[in-house]
Amino acid sequence: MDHSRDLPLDQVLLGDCVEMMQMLPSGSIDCVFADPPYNLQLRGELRRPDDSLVDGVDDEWDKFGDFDAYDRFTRAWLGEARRLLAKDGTIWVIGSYHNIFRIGAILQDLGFWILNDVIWRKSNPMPNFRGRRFTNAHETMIWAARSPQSRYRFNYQAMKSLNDDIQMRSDWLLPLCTGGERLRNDHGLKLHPTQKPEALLHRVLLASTLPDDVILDPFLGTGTTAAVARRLRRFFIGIERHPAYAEAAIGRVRRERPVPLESVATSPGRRDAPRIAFGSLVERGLIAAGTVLTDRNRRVQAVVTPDGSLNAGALRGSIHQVGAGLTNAPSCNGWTFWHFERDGALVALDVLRAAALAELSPPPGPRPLPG
Amino acid sequence: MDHSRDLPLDQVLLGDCVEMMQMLPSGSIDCVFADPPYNLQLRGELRRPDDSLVDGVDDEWDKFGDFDAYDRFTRAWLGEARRLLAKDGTIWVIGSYHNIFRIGAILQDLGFWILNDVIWRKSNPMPNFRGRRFTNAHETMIWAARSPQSRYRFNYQAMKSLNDDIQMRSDWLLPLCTGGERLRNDHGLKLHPTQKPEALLHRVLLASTLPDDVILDPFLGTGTTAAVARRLRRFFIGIERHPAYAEAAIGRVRRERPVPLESVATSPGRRDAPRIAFGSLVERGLIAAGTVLTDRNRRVQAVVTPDGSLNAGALRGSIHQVGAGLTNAPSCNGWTFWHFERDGALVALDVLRAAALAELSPPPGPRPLPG
DNA sequence: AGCGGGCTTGAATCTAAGC
DNA sequence: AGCTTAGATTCAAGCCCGC
Repeated sequence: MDHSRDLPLDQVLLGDCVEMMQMLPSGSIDCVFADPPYNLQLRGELRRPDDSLVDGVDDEWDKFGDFDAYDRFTRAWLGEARRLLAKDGTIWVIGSYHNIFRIGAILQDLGFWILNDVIWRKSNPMPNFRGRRFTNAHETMIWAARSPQSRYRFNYQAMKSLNDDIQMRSDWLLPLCTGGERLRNDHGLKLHPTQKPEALLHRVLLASTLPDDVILDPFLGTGTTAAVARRLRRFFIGIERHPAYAEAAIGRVRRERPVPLESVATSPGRRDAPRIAFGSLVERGLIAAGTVLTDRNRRVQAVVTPDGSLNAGALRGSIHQVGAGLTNAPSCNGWTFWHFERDGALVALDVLRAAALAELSPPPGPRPLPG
Repeated sequence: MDHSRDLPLDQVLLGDCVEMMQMLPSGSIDCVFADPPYNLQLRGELRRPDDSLVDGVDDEWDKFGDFDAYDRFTRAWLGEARRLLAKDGTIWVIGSYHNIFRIGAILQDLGFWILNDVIWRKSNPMPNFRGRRFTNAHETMIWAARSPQSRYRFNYQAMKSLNDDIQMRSDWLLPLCTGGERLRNDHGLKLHPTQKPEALLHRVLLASTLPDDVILDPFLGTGTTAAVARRLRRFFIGIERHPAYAEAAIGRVRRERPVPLESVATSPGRRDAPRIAFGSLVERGLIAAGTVLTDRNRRVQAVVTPDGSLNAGALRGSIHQVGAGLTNAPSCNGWTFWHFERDGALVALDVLRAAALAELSPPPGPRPLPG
């Protein structure tokens, strides 16, 4: 389904996020990132958290009226977001203890399927000045698929590479947005109270989207999502009701340069590689029929047949089936299980497959930039 | 208000938690710690890459029909818990993304006032075997006061002492409950699928309660809350519906020895607080509160307190300060000065510190991002 | 919708073997 | 005997995908 003609790609829409979302076609968005306002002031205006004011604001919270209004607001925008998401799309929502529990419960009620809650641990949080609580040193992100049936995107290998080749955990240590990255007005004051660090969005988009995916941010603010999306060669659609924020976001995106095309292809997982049939290796002479295969410890063995199946006594079948059968395992990856002898050493079939793959698709050289 | 005559102090009540709570008088509890069923909704078996089977939580007590049934259950027990709490009481609830958002929203709906969400970062979580999500490496605790008007207890200085004299943050790094602390049946299998580490309860109770406070755990399980409460000279009331769990908890509490009376008083809020990480050793059970320390020649001695300071007659302070005070020295390295007896021999604190460091080696920090 | 190819694991504790 | 090391085991898990 290609919606690109109907979509305002790489644009910032000025206005209310629910009204704007209602104008977009269903199923057209691959990923939503949302940093919703967490508090409703008395006049119905939405405010973002400003840590230095939290204590003062808390005391005036009318819990029943405000919770109810906040829930209605949350159901409205999350419902629209779900309509816009493609079948396999995912959503990220960030919040603090003031609002994240209500958001999580409503996500579940609407049929979203939570995949992880991810903790952004701030390396430089604001201290608790009054010494009455623990230092509030984190925010919570919820990552959810549109439904339990969604075959969502997760770039496992890219995340692992980002983390010293160890699985990425659900707690991320990142500094607050400060210094040159922080947008400021003419008086040197921060333009937006809760500007998110680009590193956070970098990791979010790298984990759960592909180049050319369409990412929607219904509360764009000063455009961190848009800037990082453009940098990583994803499309974005931003919605922001505050003209000054929207203007800042537009300028920020305009200054952003996409990274070279060949560098956005993040570490491909083995799942993404084209499938090679073992039989094709026999066919192409990379391994001869009659070759004796063994496991790593030479405990079991089997013989390669001309059609690419294996023979082991009464057992006959694929490299996976025979491996599983001989080890009484429910399943077996024959590519890594079976070995053959070359120059006196045992070599895994996977080595042959890698060679075959390289032959099929040589690594791409640098490609020209469009436009 | 003294309810102690009406209360089943230091007892384990066998039965449904809501029914049991209904029998207790209003306003009689200082602190609730609750580890309710998580409503995990596992969809099938999970195998490791080596085909071994993961032993998940498939117990009947974790089965609920749908979110609505779980919400009704949650409102019932949280409502009773709120009735039992004293005006200034607080509650801790621990959960994962499967249930914690519903619990947080219901806490707010019932009028509780959230003070912090605290992240238990697991130093040794189970990996994500299929590589389809981030490693689920944390659980979330919500700490809330009975109402916005509660003048709740927070032992700021004790928490600071536990954390190298820096404000305690909202993310806590602690290992899972394993090894000798884990209760096992005759076959060596874990007695309870979700036994919490004592270090977690140590920090919770030290942060938010005083000696002689009454702590209620409506889902006692195998009694971690009860054991740590007794050790720290708090009273507990435990409720557990599963007879085998309750029995294990009772035996466990019976084996528990309260620390010496003079050592449970937490650090007074002094400006020159001890500069130590020694407190974390106490918290994690590497050295017990109440342990008598001596110098190498057994000339002086002091007692370990739960927050990691030492008591020696009128002297009280860090391991360094008390060592210096007792020897009339201007300064003293408490790590090498103080010893305790193990297997008849004197062992320096420094030995413990090395062990603790190895155990708590944190995951790698953020690396510079590519591009 | 079922079948089967084939992709997927970190930290800590404990035991047994080796030196 | 005492120390080191390799291997086995375990931990609240809503853990695959395409033909």
